[in-house]
Amino acid sequence: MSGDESAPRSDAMAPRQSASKPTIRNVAERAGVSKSLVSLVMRGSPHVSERRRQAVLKAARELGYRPNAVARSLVEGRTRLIGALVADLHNPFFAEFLDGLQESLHGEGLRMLVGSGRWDPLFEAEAVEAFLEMRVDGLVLLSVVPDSLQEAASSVPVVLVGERDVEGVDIVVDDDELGASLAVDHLVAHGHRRIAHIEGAPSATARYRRAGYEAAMARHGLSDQVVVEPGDFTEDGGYRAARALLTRGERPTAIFAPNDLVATGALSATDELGLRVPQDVSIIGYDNTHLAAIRHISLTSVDQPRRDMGRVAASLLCSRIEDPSREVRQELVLPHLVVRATTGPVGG
Amino acid sequence: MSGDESAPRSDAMAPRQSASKPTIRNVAERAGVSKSLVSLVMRGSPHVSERRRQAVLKAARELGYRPNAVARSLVEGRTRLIGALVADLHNPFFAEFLDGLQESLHGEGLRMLVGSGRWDPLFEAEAVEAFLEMRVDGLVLLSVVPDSLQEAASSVPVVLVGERDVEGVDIVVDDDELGASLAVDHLVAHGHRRIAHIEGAPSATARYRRAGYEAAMARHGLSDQVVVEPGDFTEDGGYRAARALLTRGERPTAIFAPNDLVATGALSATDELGLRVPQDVSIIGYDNTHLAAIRHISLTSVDQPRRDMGRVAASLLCSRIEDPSREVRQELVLPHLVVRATTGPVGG
DNA sequence: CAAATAAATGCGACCGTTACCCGTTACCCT
DNA sequence: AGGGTAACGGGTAACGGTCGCATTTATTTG
Repeated sequence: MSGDESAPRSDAMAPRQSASKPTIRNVAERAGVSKSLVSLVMRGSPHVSERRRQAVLKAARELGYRPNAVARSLVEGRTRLIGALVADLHNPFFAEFLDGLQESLHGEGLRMLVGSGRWDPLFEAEAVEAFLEMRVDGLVLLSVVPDSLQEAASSVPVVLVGERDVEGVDIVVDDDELGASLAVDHLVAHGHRRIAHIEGAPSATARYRRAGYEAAMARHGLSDQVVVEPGDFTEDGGYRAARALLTRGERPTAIFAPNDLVATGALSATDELGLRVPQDVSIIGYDNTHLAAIRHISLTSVDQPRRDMGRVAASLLCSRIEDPSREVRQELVLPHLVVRATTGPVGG
Repeated sequence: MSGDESAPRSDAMAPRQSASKPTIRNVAERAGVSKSLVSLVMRGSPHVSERRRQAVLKAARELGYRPNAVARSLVEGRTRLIGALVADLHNPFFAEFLDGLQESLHGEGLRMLVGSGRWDPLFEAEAVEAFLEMRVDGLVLLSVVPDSLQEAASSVPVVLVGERDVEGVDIVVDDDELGASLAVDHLVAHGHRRIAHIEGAPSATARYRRAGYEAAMARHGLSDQVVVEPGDFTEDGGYRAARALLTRGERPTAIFAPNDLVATGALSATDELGLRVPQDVSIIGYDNTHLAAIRHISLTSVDQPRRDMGRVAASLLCSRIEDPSREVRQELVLPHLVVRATTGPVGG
């Protein structure tokens, strides 16, 4: 008990800074320097003497100072934030893509904000608007083409993922035609001829996968065997479509599904009909999500290099940020086939 | 070069506003009003005449004006942003929780930023730090307890999800003991006695689920039948643990897994050992993720009300934001059982 | 040792908003 | 006619930083 506590000297008079967060000014005051110097130290400038740097760092530590990114963004005119909008967070494909994106952005000193459009165009437009108001430095749109796209693209760099045939923005897509072709080639190599395709919900992706399927069939002289069953991207859709395909005359010996979820639906249909996989019917999915990897499913699937796609999207974005006027690019990434237990020689 | 003044002065001197984004001043100028009025209109103040409001809105539209959230946040001292940090985006449980959270936050005029900790404590701490620098108004930590938690909690409201026994922060958890009990009761009702449990990776969640399992077994007078196999939360872990359980003497007739992924791993093990589900062995998961709902898996599982949890987290956060000093709360949400095809009477 | 040069630091104008205050106008109501 | 009120203009002070430039201090040079 020294007399310390009885002497509320300058402390009591000082502006309360314990309640609200300490600012650069508080740090400067405490370290006995100007706020400019604190700013320099915080940004790691080399033009600061070691003595002052330590003093500033010490003061900052003691005060629990944290630079205010809001204020910094305002004066710098940029936020170092990238908005990523996905149709929904549940799709494992999106999650892995976001991982790749985040990783690459991190290397560039950028941070990623994730928004979910929840398959609702209104919600998507609103999310884009919010990102724009936040003054993100760039936007990555995944399986989402909000009506406000053009407007957004005019005020900030935008990269579109998984869509095509959209003008004026950078795009990164999987080569769906090639992917479909890989699937068909694999099945043909196993002696399959009656290979049916379930088509995904109307979208560029579904269109290109179907086109790739048809082209590959034609290349193998199997154009007359082409069967396309309409469907969507859900498990239930896959179940229904597969049921329809397998209960008609001339049952196909193989089914190429537009994604893994649909393929698992098809798997359920074969279960129910008492058909063995792959002996009676081979099934092949697309995306190679974690679903496909589950042993109990063990689905042969076309893998999209999601992480690569994330990386490519990041690099497109960065290059456009530094040169907003460069011509638009469309980057195609290459899929490959992952063979598991749902495909095999025809007849087992 | 004295001819300078002959240059097209007014143009060259005028501030460029076509290049950079229009500000509130430009709008005011164009609408022929003061910037204060524009500010009022933008914030939807009722003290503005309809005529002026329309004029301002029109000018804003023509200019493509978008309020600058950065500047607004700076002066208001808050961002209306909530940071949500999840261990990884792949876990479907997290995705659904985030949906519920986003929905509720949206109703409060708050926006959600998602960050991924990627199971790396360093990355998690960094993400928290970034959120704090961004001056988020609140933080939701999901299956993540960064070392920096205490520091974070002292500078911003924090809600913890899926963890317990952490002091000084609001918490929302599923009643894991009850969930485990539901699973055991269901199995006992089907005549099972030798019910084994695979334990998840060390965590509060795994601990409570195990405790619930043991308590329920005791309640049914089956304490001597308790078998706990160590494991983790992965599919592979489930596969290995189930294999071990099913190849020992005194094979259990039912397995209670700590989550759905582990349950699917167990399913693979039964496949491989030629055991039928549920005739030879019943399997029950936890979380009721979309995995469980897939027909081909059709897993009986304990459902956590994820959306409710998101909602509760949002409400905890909001109430703490408006009263930072209120006492901490721990909200328990109630799980329920979803019966599917992997459980049935013992012996078929 | 003074002068020149370089390095370290302080000063103050911004960035785009909000939130005041005060003065002015126009209109409405007894 | 007078007084109250709602709508608006214009000004100014924040908010917490960054950055160019002026100023001080340290170091080298002739």
